[in-house]
Amino acid sequence: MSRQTESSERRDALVRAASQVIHRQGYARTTLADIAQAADVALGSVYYYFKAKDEIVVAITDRRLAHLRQKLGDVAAASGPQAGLGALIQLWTSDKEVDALYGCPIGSLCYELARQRGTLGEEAARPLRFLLQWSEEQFGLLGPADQAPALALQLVVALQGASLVANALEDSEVIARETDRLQAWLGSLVPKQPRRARRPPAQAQISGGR
Amino acid sequence: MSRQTESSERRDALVRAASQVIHRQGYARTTLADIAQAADVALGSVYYYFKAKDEIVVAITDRRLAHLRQKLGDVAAASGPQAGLGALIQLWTSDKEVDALYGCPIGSLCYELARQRGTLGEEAARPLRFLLQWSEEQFGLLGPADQAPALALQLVVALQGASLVANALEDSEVIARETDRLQAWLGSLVPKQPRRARRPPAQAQISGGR
DNA sequence: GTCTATATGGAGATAGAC
DNA sequence: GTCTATCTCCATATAGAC
Repeated sequence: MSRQTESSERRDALVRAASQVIHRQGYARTTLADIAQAADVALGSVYYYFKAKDEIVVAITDRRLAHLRQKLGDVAAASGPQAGLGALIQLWTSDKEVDALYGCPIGSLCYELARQRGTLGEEAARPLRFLLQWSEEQFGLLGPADQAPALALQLVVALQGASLVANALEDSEVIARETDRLQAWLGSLVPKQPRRARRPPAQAQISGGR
Repeated sequence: MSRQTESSERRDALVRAASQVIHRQGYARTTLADIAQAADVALGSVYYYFKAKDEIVVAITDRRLAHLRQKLGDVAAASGPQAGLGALIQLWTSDKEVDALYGCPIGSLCYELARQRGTLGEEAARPLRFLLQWSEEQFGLLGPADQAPALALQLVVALQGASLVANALEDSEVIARETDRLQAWLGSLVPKQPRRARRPPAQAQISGGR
């Protein structure tokens, strides 16, 4: 369970709306009125669920973290680390059009809030930290443990960089090319205990929506 | 020459100040009063040089473009494409501490302004487009022309991703590790006409300050 | 050209009825 | 719990003296 202390239909609607609107417009340019309107709620009602604007960020990161944990955890548990990492890359492939328009929802929020004073930056970075840590675990299961941190970093850096460049160039092909390359790279890594069959495990198809 | 139509001491001071303050705080959170103060100029005077806030972004990107063209052009002209690309990577190594604190000045501005309506996003993306285009030219001089776009994309994506992740984690080691890897990768690329000497050309040392 | 003073609008946050 | 109305502050931009 997350740090979310209260839960309700209305609150969930607000968090969903906030997540989407902030992804599209950025945190600074998004007003509470924007969020309230997107969630079909009066402006004043927002303050019943959130003490202040920055508290909504916590709810958004909680939500995103939970989604990532679930989706990636499911694939990895069912099909192993290589398939899990492939599913992570596939997330970017699936979302390439949206990310080319608005950037990676996780990375763009990190970049915008990191320079803010206070703890908002730390908060926004939590999903990114999770991706790094989780990837490191998977690479550790896949090959030599001492190489896992470097491989995980390489992967997450490439995914984040691809989203940023694709967004700047308004070209989803940037993400397509990078994720193709990363899948090939992942497939080329030697598993811990090589089996006879050389073909990599079937790629789990998981839909987007981080 | 850039698109800069007017030039003066005062104007330059304002652009320098704006470039630094916006890098540290982000565009949205930076007020014209912040910029005026950093440049030791009265708030009202800013409007003598710039019609509106977003016009300052054009001046900043002009400035950054000119710097990149000059620095990278010099190295490439003197020592060739491989040294030039090495110098590009070295830029990130040199600025790793600042970038870990505030992100890449180019990439973070792209990410913040891409989602703005209007042409500000396009404007902010110009330095990034230049880096991609210039890298592609260098890779084209270095090896098979058909591989140049992919290699250039890989390089710029990694540099941008490294800055974003380093900033989110507040850890300049992320950039150090990625630039080390990229230098090794660059050195491993086979030159167009292989010489006897296997050692890569000496890395040109160029200081930071994009 | 440079300044101070100020108009204007917008956004976060609150008050209080229902 | 949800709403409307409003307070308050602050940032962009302008006016106009020097």
